[in-house]
Amino acid sequence: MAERGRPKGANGEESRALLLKVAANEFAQNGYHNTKVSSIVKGANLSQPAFYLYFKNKEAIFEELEDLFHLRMIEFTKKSRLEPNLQLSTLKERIVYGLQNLLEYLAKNPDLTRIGFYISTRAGELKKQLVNEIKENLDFEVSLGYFRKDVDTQMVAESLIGMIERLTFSQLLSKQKEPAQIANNIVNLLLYGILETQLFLGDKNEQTW
Amino acid sequence: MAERGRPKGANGEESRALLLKVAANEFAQNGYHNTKVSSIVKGANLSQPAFYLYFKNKEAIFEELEDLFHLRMIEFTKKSRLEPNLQLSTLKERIVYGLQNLLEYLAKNPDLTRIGFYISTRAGELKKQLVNEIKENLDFEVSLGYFRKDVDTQMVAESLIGMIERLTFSQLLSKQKEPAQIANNIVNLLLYGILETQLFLGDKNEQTW
Amino acid sequence: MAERGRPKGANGEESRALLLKVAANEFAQNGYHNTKVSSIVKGANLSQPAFYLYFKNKEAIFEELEDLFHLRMIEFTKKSRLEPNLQLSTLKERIVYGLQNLLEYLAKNPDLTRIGFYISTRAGELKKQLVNEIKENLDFEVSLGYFRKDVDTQMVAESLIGMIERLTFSQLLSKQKEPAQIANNIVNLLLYGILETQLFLGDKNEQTW
Amino acid sequence: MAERGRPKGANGEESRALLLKVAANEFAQNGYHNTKVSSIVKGANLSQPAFYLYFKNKEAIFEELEDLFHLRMIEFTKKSRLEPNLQLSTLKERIVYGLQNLLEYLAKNPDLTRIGFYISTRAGELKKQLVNEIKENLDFEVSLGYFRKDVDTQMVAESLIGMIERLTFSQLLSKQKEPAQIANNIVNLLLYGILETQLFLGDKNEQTW
DNA sequence: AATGAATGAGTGTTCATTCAT
DNA sequence: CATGAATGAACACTCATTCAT
Repeated sequence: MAERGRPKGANGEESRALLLKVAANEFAQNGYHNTKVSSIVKGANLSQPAFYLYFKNKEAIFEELEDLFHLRMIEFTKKSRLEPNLQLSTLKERIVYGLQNLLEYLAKNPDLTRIGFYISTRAGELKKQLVNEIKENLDFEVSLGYFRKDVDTQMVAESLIGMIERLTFSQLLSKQKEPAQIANNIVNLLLYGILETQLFLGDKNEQTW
Repeated sequence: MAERGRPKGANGEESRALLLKVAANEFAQNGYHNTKVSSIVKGANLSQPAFYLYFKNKEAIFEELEDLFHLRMIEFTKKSRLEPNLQLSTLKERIVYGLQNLLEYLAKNPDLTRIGFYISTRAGELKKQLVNEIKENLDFEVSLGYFRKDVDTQMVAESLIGMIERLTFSQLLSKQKEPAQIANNIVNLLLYGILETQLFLGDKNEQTW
Repeated sequence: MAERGRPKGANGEESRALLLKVAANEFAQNGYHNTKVSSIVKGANLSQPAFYLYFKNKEAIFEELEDLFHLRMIEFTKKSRLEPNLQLSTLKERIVYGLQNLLEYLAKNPDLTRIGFYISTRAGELKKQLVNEIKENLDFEVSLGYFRKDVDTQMVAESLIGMIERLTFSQLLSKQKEPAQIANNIVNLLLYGILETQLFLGDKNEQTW
Repeated sequence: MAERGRPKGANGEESRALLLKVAANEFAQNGYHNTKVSSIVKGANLSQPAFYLYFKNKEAIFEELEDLFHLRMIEFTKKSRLEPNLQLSTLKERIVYGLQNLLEYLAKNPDLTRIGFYISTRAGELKKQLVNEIKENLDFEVSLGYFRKDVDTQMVAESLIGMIERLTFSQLLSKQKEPAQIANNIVNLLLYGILETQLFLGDKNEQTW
């Protein structure tokens, strides 16, 4: 008899998970206020009271989704710090690798991503944390001699987050580009800039950050 | 004594402008749904029906603010295309100049900026337009030989918008840095990247975008 | 054209007063929980939002009614303290007078009375206050030589409140007896007791309170 | 080891009794509407369906508690009728005895008392019955010559119930006074009144109930 | 004897919007 | 130009009660 014939969610955990999934989708699509509890439960084939069996209220389920994303993001960022004694080729590889991992997670969890990056009122807070984490990594990596000593690591970290955010939305979630491509592009841009090398070589002393 | 005898906002245009100003602030602070018509009119010392004298509904006043920002942004972007025959130093100057102008506008209109960049549901659409505009500029500029031919101008344009957006929020609106500083930072990063030059020179053939 | 033709409550104060009146009746009849905001507004020919124009919420309108009664009761009690140098006949008259006044107020405000005495969760608190007030009056009056020195004034005060409460409900609000009658009965009982005088006279030393 | 292997309340009667006990407490503390079936079963360590194994619904368990109290009260009142040929001292003793018994029961069953006297919507009905019973007793006792023929026995009965009710709540259940004390106080007040005897003797013809 | 899971029916409250003046 | 008064339409949330096991 397996699953069929069983009341929809005889297993409470399943119902809960389903609600979370549906809610993530609705929130991602319509935002917090335009997502009604009634439509979440409808999507999960449950009644309204069932919702309150598993979540204190509408805010609570949203926060649970926020937190989930939050935690993952922090994890990814922590893992991205570079080790000493890398060569340029490995260095790039390593950076791309970390970034690609992150982007792959985002691509696999588009709803959560949209919520965590754009819809959550705590998105700003999250990004600030990510920036801080990245800045520390960068400071360390500058000290390792990987990057110029004259860069403002705070600004670079902010820029990186801005790029990730934007490209995630416009290229990744819309499936225009693969995580690997995006990661490569970001890293190349960040490492080398876009200036035509000839101009650069003939004029490089000029830059003052 | 100008106003003598006349009720507070007897001048319709004044009332309208005041409503717009208050609304911008409320929307920027609290978002669309958490901004109530009742609180807008309270902030403008008017009654609720007065609101509907000047705006069709809540959506309309929001859209008016959105559009205002939208138009300015497009303008700024159009003005930023580079002319031919620039030297590196001038080139940078020119880019920084355009960017700084834009950032100065954003800094002067923080509410509008927040609305247009973060709160408007059409923010995505706006950014897409800006990206397109910038991409076209870049393509042109690449053809002028200013930038590498191997860069993906779409990605660069997206990245630039992402950086602007992020730094606007975290550095500009929070008054951590001046428009000029931010513009300089962005341009340097974009033009030169962050790679330690030694590594770069010894390894430059490797890059494949 | 006067009142007719005017939208139901063009005068806000009227609407508010009407709501209070209807609410008092509903609360008195059905208790707090069985009184729905919907039925209050129906009784006042208003819509539900109108209710919230005048009262913060259901609790607030109930508390306003509670407080109204509360204040009146305290007033009546304060006014009932006896002056010195009264003769028995005047003494009784005076006590009856105060009590009758109180009962007349209760009779004229049956809804408020039911709310304040039986429905309010703060009824206990109110009665305690009234008891205290009465006890102090009694202590003073005992010192004037009006009443026996061996009575426990606290107990008498409690008893008096108990009698008033009970007779209000069973005789006054049900219109079985007039305020004057009830006041007289209470006073006689309280002053003289019910014991057959013969027994009393022949045995009066026995009492030990 | 009695309970070994058996689920918590394997004995149905025990579960039922427990539910009744918990319910009595909750109802007494919070009233009917603020007592939730969910909190009753929680207090009894049972599930919600278990509740409906023993009681038809929430109303039924409440009524059962009401009835329990109701019956006891009627019993006590019936037993309190006085026999003929008592002397004053014995008379008082007898009255006090009956009253004390009643109060002792109330003191031992505070939850039931609160429910039956204050919370039950049938409290009014019960009190009316008690009053009737007492009035009949009084009529009989007046005919025996114990009490004045000019007292309104209905009013006295109502007053007595009012006093019992009030003192039960304020002195007995709050453990300020013992049943015996309260009984004595009530009886003394009822029999002799509070008037200073000198005034009384010099003026006693005046009373007209 | 007992329960995990679920729901029908309601209820207070909010908000954008409008009518009559 | 302006408002006091009012409302339609929704929505989150609660609670007693029941089904299937």
